[in-house]
Amino acid sequence: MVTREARKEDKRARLRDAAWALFREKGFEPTTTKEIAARAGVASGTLFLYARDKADLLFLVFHERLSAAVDEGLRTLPDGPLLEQLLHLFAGFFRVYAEAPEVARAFVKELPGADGPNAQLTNRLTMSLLTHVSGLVQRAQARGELAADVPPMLLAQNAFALYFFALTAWLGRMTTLEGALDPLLRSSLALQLRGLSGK
Amino acid sequence: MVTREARKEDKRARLRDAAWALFREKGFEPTTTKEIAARAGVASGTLFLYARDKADLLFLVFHERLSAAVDEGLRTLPDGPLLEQLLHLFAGFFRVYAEAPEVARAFVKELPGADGPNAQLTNRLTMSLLTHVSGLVQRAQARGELAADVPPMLLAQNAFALYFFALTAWLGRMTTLEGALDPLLRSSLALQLRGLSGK
DNA sequence: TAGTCATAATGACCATGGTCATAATTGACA
DNA sequence: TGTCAATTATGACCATGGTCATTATGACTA
Repeated sequence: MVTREARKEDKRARLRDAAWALFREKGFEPTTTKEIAARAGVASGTLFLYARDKADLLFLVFHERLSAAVDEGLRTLPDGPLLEQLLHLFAGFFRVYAEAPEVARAFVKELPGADGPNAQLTNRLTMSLLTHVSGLVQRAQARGELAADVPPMLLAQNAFALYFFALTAWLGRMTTLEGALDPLLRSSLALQLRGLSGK
Repeated sequence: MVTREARKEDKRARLRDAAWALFREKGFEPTTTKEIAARAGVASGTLFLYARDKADLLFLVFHERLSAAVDEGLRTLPDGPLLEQLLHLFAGFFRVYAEAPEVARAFVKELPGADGPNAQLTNRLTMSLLTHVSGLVQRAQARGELAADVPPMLLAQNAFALYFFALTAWLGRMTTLEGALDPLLRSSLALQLRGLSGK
């Protein structure tokens, strides 16, 4: 038996896939909501039962991809200094965005003040990422790499802020993808970590 | 004699003032471009000769107010530690946004990848702010407050990134105005500056 | 002053995002 | 199986942002 919930979930998935395919093919702006609805096999109005507005589709799409990147990043986390672990994680996110920078730009634009239903998912994801990073900080403290009196969550926030700034600089075409990761983000994080060494 | 340039400048100013007044009264979204044009005394299409799109009006409006905040902040800069000087500057920006948080949210949303004609102005303003902050860093180094081998521009960027994150947290309703400035931004900047002390 | 041309202004027009009254579907319960 | 309230879907419709062919303006020259 196919439950209501399952049907809804199926439609949500179809809309997500249709949106992602079209955004990739034609970009965010040029894609119309009616095209997406048609491709997903639903009526034009139905789309708005699954996303509050067009922008909310971006959260639907990126939530899935970014969750995967978090999982993958944590799974393949290297041993070694905190700086390298952070870069490893963030590099994974950059790869997600690099699949479609145009669409990523639209997504990042919507991040400040995001409050649609799907945006909530992304916010929760960010929170959980911060918690994980905070955990990495604590591990670095445990192995004596980092001063024990650094508030882990605060450092996690700062690291995230620097990551977000580098991301914005890249998407704003102020640097290349590689440049954003390597000179920019690496040196930013290094400067933040400088002087926080253990003992 | 009234030159063409003067007429254009006058229209630009009228559009800017009309936009600001209406955005304050009704918010960004609910204000229509035709209302703004009418209030400025121009035809609906004329507006788009002065702003590439509705969002570009935000840059027209905020460029003026943020420039003033930069000037004022630098003019009244306190003596004392770098941390206090940075907070003084950033507090000025928060005050600008606090005049109309709803509109500020729309503005900040448009910042990533801003490329309209008026957006250029704002980008230049950010660059000049970074240069000024970099100057403050150098002065702190000169007075021995900060290690001499810290790259000034890099620290300026990091400080700005932390400011931007705090701003986003406030506009995203994750903290109050005071909370964004005092526990959040202050402790972020303090953590960044920790361990960079001179000598 | 009349003539000419680049620049600026206009507003009818169009495509699209989003709404909402109506219709269809579902499944709990008898 | 039949009933019916609740949930879900539909697409005609509307308001708005943005375009563009047309018109107006004004700075020149002769």
